Amino acid sequence: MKTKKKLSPKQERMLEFIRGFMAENGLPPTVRDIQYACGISSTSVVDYNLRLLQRDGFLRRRPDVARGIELLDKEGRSAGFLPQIPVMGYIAAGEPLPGPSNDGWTQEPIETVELPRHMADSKKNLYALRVKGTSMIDALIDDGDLVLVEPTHDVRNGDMTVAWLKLEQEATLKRIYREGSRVRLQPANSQMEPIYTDASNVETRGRVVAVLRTL
Amino acid sequence: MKTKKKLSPKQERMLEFIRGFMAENGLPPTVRDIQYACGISSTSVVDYNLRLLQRDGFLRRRPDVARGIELLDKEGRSAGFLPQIPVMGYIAAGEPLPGPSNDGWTQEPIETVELPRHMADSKKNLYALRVKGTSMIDALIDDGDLVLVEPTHDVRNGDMTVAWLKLEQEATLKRIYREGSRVRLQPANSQMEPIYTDASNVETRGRVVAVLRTL
DNA sequence: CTTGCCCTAGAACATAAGTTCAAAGGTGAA
DNA sequence: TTCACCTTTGAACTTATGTTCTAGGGCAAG
Repeated sequence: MKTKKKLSPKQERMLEFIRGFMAENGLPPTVRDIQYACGISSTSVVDYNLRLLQRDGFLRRRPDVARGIELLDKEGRSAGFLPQIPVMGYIAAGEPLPGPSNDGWTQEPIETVELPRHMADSKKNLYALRVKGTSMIDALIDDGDLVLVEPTHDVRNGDMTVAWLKLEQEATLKRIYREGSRVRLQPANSQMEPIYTDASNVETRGRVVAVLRTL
Repeated sequence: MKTKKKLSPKQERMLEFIRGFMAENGLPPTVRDIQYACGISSTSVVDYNLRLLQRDGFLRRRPDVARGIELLDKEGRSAGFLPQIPVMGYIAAGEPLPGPSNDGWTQEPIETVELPRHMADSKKNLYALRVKGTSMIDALIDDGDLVLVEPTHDVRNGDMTVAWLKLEQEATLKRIYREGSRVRLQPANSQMEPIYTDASNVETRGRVVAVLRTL
């Protein structure tokens, strides 16, 4: 997407500075920070141009709030801090691993990651699991990959799901297919056999919405 | 990693609030924001506990700066804003695509993404490309995935690289193998043939360091 | 009990930082 | 020129916000 509106050189410079300042300092600049950095003679000029930038949708200002500048991206969403996604543990993609408590991964996260905004969506309460094993290799998920999970019980046939086997007290990462009163948990690895079990024995803990891999 | 030091319930709550506030509002809270949110009776109590939290390495404070709180992660690094990584265009993982200018992807990014900090490393000047085609399918990279590229000429045999074919004026994503004066560009797809070309015709534009996929 | 230490109170203070105003300068259209 | 309209100035004003101070409460060790 191109620039949504032509800006004066001064406004370009201000935006550029604000972005840099936030990346460097972790908080928005003050009006006077902008003034000095951009060589502007008066705070009122900064205020004036901030007003214009706000009018044109590049940022939002909170009245009477120190450093109350919020940058907006092209879609008008806030470009501020990212949610920290907890990595709640390991998920067996090979043999099922004993899952922690009966209530999912309610304990301490083993680490946390920040996510690209287009993956995050703070409303969804995502969490992450690190994959052990290669049962999902044909779905392009490798051992060590991080899978992002949206906790929901509303999964459809074929969705990649975190499945909790009640009897076995184990969790596993598989594609799910409901077949009558039975459930088929299908690994994406041609060398592995699906797991069949009674529908009442399976609790879907979530659906995989993204994959991250560091080489 | 466990908690690096035991905190009072009040301090736990303060940290929790600060994190939430920053994620929600895009800037750090004021002392009084913390006071009201955590039901603390006096700003001086907040100040006192902030001092302790700083002493114990959970945050840093900038003196005399409004909202000058900076959260630190377990490694003591700033947990502030993330670098915006530009997505410079598409990379052919099937047939080579005509690459843009002769100087790599120097034009406008088609979009930008924010990255998990452990992937980012602001020093490395990373950029991203969106994958077209399925030539790297066996390397678990699918059509539509986002590959993170570290711009470097220092690539080793077998590295997944962004290769620029000078004669053809095309760029492609392949594993690279130098074989004498010749170079083999190997797709990770058993149904595709490698590309052989003279070493002088290949310029390595970078090395893939991470993969992101949204389902 | 007394002492020391950690924590809490409440207020006051100092200043960082957003906002406003009246006047003037620039510029292009009519 | 004259008239709009946008932009700049410099200063003053208001208040949001960090900081400091003094006093006191709670509690465990001695």
